[in-house]
Amino acid sequence: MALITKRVYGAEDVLPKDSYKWQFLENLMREEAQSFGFKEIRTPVFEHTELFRRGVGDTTDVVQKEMYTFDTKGGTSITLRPEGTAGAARALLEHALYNDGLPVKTYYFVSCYRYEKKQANRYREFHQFGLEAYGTASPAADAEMICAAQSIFDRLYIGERLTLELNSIGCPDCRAKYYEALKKYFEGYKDKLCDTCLSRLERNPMRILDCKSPICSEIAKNAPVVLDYICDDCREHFEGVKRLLDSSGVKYKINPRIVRGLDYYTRTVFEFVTDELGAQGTVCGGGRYDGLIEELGGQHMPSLGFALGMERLLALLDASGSTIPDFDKCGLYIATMGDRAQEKAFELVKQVRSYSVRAETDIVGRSLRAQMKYADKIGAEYSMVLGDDEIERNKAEIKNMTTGKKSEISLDKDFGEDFIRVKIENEDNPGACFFTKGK
RNA sequence: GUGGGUAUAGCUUAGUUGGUUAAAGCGCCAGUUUGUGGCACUGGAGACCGUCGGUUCGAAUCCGACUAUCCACCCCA
Repeated sequence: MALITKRVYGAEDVLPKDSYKWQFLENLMREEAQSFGFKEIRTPVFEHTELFRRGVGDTTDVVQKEMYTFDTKGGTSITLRPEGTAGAARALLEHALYNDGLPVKTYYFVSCYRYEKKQANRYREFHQFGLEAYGTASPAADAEMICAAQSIFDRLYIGERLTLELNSIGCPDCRAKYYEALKKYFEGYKDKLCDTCLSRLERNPMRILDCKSPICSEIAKNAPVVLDYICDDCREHFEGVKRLLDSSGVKYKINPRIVRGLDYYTRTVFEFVTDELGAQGTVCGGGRYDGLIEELGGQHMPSLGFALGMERLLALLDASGSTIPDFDKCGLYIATMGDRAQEKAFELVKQVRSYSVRAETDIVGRSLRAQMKYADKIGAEYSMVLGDDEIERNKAEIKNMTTGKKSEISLDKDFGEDFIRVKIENEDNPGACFFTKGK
């Protein structure tokens, strides 16, 4: 296929037939975030490269090999955001949002870019919804964050299909001790570990725990567990998080192997995972990043958040067989015969549209029969035929396309209002407006 | 970056051991006597069989390379 009609590798189009699904999810998430007191923040797709190097971490795969980085004509290095947190944190500092009172609670929808090999449910351009809270060290904030995510999944009836995996990786102090213990342990198996794990041994030994190689994971089974190395404060914090989750009825599974791939995480880390999406089972991931703001040059400001993958969530909803309501349904289609009718139809659809109801009339010049076929094809709830007779009488019949029932309606100034009234009175399938769960 | 699979209309596919104008279903467009959709019927548009090269009298079919795509490793949302 010619290059100009081929999308870039790893990028996806959202087609007209599917866009309502995104809109539905976005609306639901906005409502949910706002009900928890979060406000939207919108930041640029690109940032100075240095922001991600410092924020996400120089040793991470994301920074080392997955960033879309380029120089501007002026010579500054710019990077397309690989995640949403760094930009939000930057904006918090740049605009001193913390002066408006703490905590600062934000949510975002972002497109992210990572130069990776494409795979099922992993793309080079992907979309995240995220929540962030800055300026609170309390375990209550961790619990609230997790509750917010859970709440979104529950509203979509997929709470049961996802497992919340929870861990604490401690503060930098406990982590240093843990790293030592890990290194000591894995050094005993130096001759057996895979090559990547050998390099991890120096850089980031925790990542070995994640290794999928059978040999490494076998060795890792008996490796020291981070939870045995965290300090009293971190332990107490973790207990506090669990206590609040318990009392909120949020189920979780402690998984000491969850380590997260971004350097900024401290203490609480969590993932919502599923086994229904192939190899990319993490739908939502997050945790606490108490050191991030300082790392970016701000004051000490304990913070936390999560990011939720929109493509993966959509894929999971598809897999679960849920139906998302399509609010784009056509309320009224007016079939016309002749120029006078067309003029009148333009006037009438305008009135209906003023009630935010979709109304259409012929713009192709089709025969009456073909117009009716079209009305049927687009799923119009009502149709109306407009010709010289109707215009003479100033009255027409609107037909319910599902039941076939016809009602008379006058074509005067109140047409829009009258139509809405008839539509509501005859509403026989209100269920179509609601999200329905799958299997 | 490393593996493996797959490439035929918009979509899903058929195409027999290489043999004339590449087939079907769905979808799309039009029509089935002048003013009413779904069903049915008729017709139409739409494919240089991923690309380039090779073998052959002859290639969608065999071989090679390239490209695209899917899946997995890795990583993560």
